[in-house]
Order: sequence, then C-alpha cells, then structure tokens
Amino acid sequence: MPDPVKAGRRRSAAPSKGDRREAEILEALEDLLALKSFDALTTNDIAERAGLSRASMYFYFSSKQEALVALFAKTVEALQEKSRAAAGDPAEPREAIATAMRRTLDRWREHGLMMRVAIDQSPAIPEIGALWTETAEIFVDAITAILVRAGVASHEGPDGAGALAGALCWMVERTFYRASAVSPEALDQAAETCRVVWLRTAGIES
Amino acid sequence: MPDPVKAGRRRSAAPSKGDRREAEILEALEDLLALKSFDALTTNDIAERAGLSRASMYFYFSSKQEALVALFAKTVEALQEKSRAAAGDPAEPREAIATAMRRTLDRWREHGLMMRVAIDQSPAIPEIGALWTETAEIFVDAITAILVRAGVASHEGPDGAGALAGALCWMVERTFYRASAVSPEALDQAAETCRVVWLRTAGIES
DNA sequence: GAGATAGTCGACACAGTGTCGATTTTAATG
DNA sequence: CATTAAAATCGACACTGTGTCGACTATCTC
Repeated sequence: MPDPVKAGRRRSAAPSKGDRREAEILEALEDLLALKSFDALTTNDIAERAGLSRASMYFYFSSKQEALVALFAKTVEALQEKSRAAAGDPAEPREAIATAMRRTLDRWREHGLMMRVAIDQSPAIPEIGALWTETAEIFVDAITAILVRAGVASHEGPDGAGALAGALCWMVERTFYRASAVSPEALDQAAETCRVVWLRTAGIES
Repeated sequence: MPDPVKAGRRRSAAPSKGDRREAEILEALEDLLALKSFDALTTNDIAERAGLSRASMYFYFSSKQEALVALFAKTVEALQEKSRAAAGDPAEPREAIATAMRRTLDRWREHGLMMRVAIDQSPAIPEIGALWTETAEIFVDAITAILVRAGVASHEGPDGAGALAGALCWMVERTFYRASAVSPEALDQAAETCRVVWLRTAGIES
C-alpha cells in the first residue's frame, strides 16, 4: 500500500482507502502529541483517535516509533521544500544571516512541536536522528557558504568555516529548542541572540 | 535508609548494609550504561548485576528512573565540586576562556557517558532536566562574567552578555555532546572550535 | 533474648506490545 | 454485476516489563 512507485506515479493517483487511513493515523498522532508526550502515548490512544483497532494500526505501521518516523519525514520534506524554494541567496553576508535567521524562526513557529518531539526522540529512534542530522547538514552548508563569503578562512580543521558553521548550527538548534518550550517571544529573542553571535563569528561588527 | 538527615550526620557514619546496597545498585547501573542504552535496561538487569532480587531494588529506588536521578546527582555534585575548587579566576578574558574550555573538556572526557545519558533522558525525567539546567546556569553565569570583563554590554535583552552567554553555553553542550559520541579527538576539535566562537563573540580577535 | 527496624523475595496484578488467523471489505476483471 | 484476489479489519493470545503486597529473615538496641 505505501509507495505506489512514487517516481512516475500515475496522475490523480486514486487515494485508496489505505492511503487515507495512513494519513488519518499520522494526523491522529500529530493531534495527540499536542496533548501528551510521545512516551506517554500508547498504540491504543493513537488507534482509538484514528478510529480503528489497535491491531489494524499494525497493518500500516509496525510500531508507534515508525509512525513517528513517517510523520517526521513528512515535516522534514516540508522544511526542505521551503528551503529549496528560497534558495539562491543574493550574497551580502549581513543580509544573508538576517534572512536565514528569519526563515529559521518561521520554521520553529510553524513546526516547533514536531521538531521538539523529533529532537527528544532522536537518541532513541536512529532513523529520526539521521533525518535530523541530515537536515542540520543542509543548514551547516548554508552557514558555511555565508561565513566564507564574509571572509572566514574555509580550510578544514577546528577553526575553519565548516567547523564554525557546525557549532553555530547546533547553537541555533539548542537555543531555539529551549526557547520554543517557553514562549513565542522567547523565540524572537533567541533569533536575535543567535544572529549577533553569527555576525561576530563571521567577523562583521554588529 | 536514604537520607539519614544528611545535614549534621554523625561522624564516621557507619555505612550500614543498606548504604552499601544502594551504592552497589548505582554502580551496577553505571556499569550497565556502558553496555546498553538506558531505555533498553530493565530493572531486572540492574538488580541481577547488583546481586539482589528485582523486588528488593524497589526498597531502595522506586524506579530505574529514580536510580538514574540519584546516580546523576552524584555526578553533578562531583562536577560542581571541581568547579568550586577551581573558582576565583584571575581575570584576563582570553586566558579565562581557554581555561574554561580546558575544564569543560576534562569534564566531558571523564563523565561523558553519564552526561550523554542524562541529556538523553532530560526530556523524559524532569528531575534530570532540572539538574542539568541548573548546572548549565552556573556555567552561563561564568561565561557572562567573562564576556562582561571583555567589554560586552551587560544589559538585559537578546544582545546583552547574559543572553549571549546562554547561547554559547548551549552551543558548547550540543557540540561536545555530539563530539563525545564520535571520538576523543573530535572532543578536542570541538573545544577548539567553541573557543574560537567564544573569542569572537567576546570581541577578542583570535 | 525480646522487641523493633531494616532488608529480602516470591508471587501477583496489571499495562502495553506485537502477532496470528479468521473474517469482511474493496476494487479490478471478464 | 458476479467473481475473485488483494487489501483491510479485528478479537484473542502470548509475552515482556513494571510495581506492589505480604510473609519471611537478618540485624540492631535495649
């Protein structure tokens, strides 16, 4: 049922009952995550909310972990979609940093809950960890490019642009993660703080 | 048995059988954490290793989570012990940063496993999260002091020394966390990278 | 040596997971 | 539209891990 040969799929791909169910389950899961921690959720909770029996759920996902992976994969796809749409930055480091920060802020505002859950489960669910690291890597590359354009030495090693970008990326991750658990305003502040550190690291006087 | 009125305890506090048992359990837990993830551990594993029945374990800790809290609390105490011992920095920002970084590196080298486990469990076990945040706050205060001495404006708000120190602190946490899962050398590199970002954020040309 | 207190453990009840096989529903085909 | 293979559903079961209870033993204290 999943994956009707996605590449080159027929047009108007008749969403079979199974497809709908699958979506319903993920929807149920997402809804419930707003109410309970993932750990506290049971397969029963999810099945009940999605309107089928627990056993039937296993027809679609072989565990709640796998369901979460599927749900998170969808979110990541959405994130990367937007990244691609907004690609091709017009250089100027200071502006590029401000833009990147604004976009990051948007992502967290829209998908904060999902990202928080995924990050929490990253150590326990390798697939989620991988997905998240992969997403981070795209971000690291983007920051690296900005740093280089701002004049930071691009060599390998602990003080090269790549390593610095890595540290900055994970600074943003943690800072936003914590702020998003506090309030939307905290998120704004987090963005501003991170922007300043970026600028200074890039060697641009703020 | 736990907590025989710690403040003002009798001298040479006879380590009753219970005290020994408690220590044995924590030791067993720590040993096992080197082999298996905390989630994968069962109360049985721990009890077996500690040489008593599962039911007896519950006499000392009401869950494996609580045992982990106790174990982590011990580690945190050790960390703060050393922090206090090395307190009273002799100013000079550049040197202070290098020293702080070196100390952080030592902590991770010695207690990396425990810190990683605690961080992983922070979202799930509030007591651990609180303990970790508390530890971080001590660190944030130290960085704030260094930044101020280096000339960073100390006002509140997203670009004040406090906020910047917070971002830097969590940058270090994440960067070391990830590096410590890779190799000791990665940890060295992490330290160097973080040092550079600190210096630039403090406005000191490296 | 008579309590009391600390420690131990087998046995139980319970909650959640994942699977199996029997059954019904759906959709494609002549 | 009748047939039939595949898709989907679910009750029931076996299993694993948790936490508790009550009866028992060891250890201390006077």
